[in-house]
Amino acid sequence: MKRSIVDIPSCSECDVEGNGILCALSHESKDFLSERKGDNFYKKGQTIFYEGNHANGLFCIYDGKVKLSKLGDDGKEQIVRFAKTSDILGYRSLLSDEPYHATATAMEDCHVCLLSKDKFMQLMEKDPKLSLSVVQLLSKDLRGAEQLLIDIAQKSVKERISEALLLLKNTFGYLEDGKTIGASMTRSEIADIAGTTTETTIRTLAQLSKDGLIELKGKKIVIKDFPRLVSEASIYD
Amino acid sequence: MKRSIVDIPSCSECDVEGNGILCALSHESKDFLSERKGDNFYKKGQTIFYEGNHANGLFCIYDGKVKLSKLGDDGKEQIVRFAKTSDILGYRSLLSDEPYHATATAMEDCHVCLLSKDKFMQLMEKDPKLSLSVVQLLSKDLRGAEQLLIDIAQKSVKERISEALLLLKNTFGYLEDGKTIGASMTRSEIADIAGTTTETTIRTLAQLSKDGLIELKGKKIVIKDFPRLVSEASIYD
DNA sequence: TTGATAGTGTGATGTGAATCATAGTTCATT
DNA sequence: AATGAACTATGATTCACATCACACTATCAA
Repeated sequence: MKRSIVDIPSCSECDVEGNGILCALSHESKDFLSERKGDNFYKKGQTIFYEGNHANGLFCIYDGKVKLSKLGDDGKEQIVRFAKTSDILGYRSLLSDEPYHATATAMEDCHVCLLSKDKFMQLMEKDPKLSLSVVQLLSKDLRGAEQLLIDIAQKSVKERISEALLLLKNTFGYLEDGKTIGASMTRSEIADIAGTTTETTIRTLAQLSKDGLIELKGKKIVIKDFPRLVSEASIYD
Repeated sequence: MKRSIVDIPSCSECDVEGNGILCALSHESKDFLSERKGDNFYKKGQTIFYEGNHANGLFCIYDGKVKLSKLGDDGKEQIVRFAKTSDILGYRSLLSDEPYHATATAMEDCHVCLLSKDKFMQLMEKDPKLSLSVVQLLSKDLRGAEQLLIDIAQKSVKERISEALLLLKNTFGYLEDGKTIGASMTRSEIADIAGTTTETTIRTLAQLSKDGLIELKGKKIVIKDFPRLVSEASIYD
């Protein structure tokens, strides 16, 4: 396993493009937070933390894509959220002093900073800007979870898979060509977003491809007809 | 429509049994918050606020039970959460300055206090105890939503309905007899929790009743065999 | 008290998607 | 370049649950 060499700066010098909640902090707050900051490299597929384990730090993604998933009682995986550059992970568990709610897995090679729990908690008290951001972030995540809940409860597999593709596009954007979804996922992972099986996902993607809404280039998925994909997903808001 | 007469005190004198996040505030904070407090009466079935509408105050339930639901694209209702005495409603929308995420409906006659948005927001900045409580509340709600998501995505209807009954019991407790679920819901509402249809809910409840796990007395549901109901719901945590 | 409305209950029928089975293909690692 | 593992693909079969259709019952307002 080759570790790619990247120089990760302190938060106050962090130059990533992204609008995570730490980015908007004052210079002083960033300096305070990044004292004794650690950083880790995770290879694609590696687990950053496991659902149920004790939380002891705050993760901030410097580079890479991460999926957050939970295991159902029968062991089937359900993806609940994604995270990318400048997003933070594990803050919920820190704040409520609970074990991690989900498992975080690197979808591609990742560099992740590890920030001190104590510093973060102190900053939460000192910097009202941060605590408000955290509240709004939680609120946004909750909204997303509730939306996903309704979708899975009420929509057909075809609608859910269309929506999963749109979710991927919204989260990770397009590649340089402006039409290929900027994240590669296996059919099985897409199934774990949409709450269906791998076989059904394969068939449904093939159908969407035959209908000309998307194009499948191996793991790369090209959105050929965005408006029709949106209407296929029955998104009206 | 007869309005039941209840004398609702200011927050600092509020004597409801319950452990909502406002209950733990200091006397001063409560006094501050309840200045120019309003209160409303909602008859069973009435809507307290609608999903999508602008938020302009914080609701705190003095008395009664409330369901929070969202509408799917096809108009089908999905219940996402419940609230009862001392719980607060609408805080998310205040904090992120967004429209209400869900519709709140009185499940029985309710008295609800209406607190000032400005006071609440000011208190959020002044009282770290409150902001931490809010964060933890959001975190708990998010956890609940994610759990419900997995359940609906992966469990059978029978498991989901069993779990819906347990959710009702956990939220509202038992009546005086110690075994009847302390909230009355129509079969259709139970279906809206479990993400299924009314007919299937009726059949499944009849099945659970025949198996001796529950007893149906009209809208009242008696839990006769709690352990087996838990195992039917496949809850292992 | 009555009529209307909302809720409960049951059978018959259809179907979307899971499951099972099997094979080809791509990918990573030595 | 080779070998095993992970992923993609496709057909056949099954089944849980939705849908439709109808009847009965409780509730509530006039």
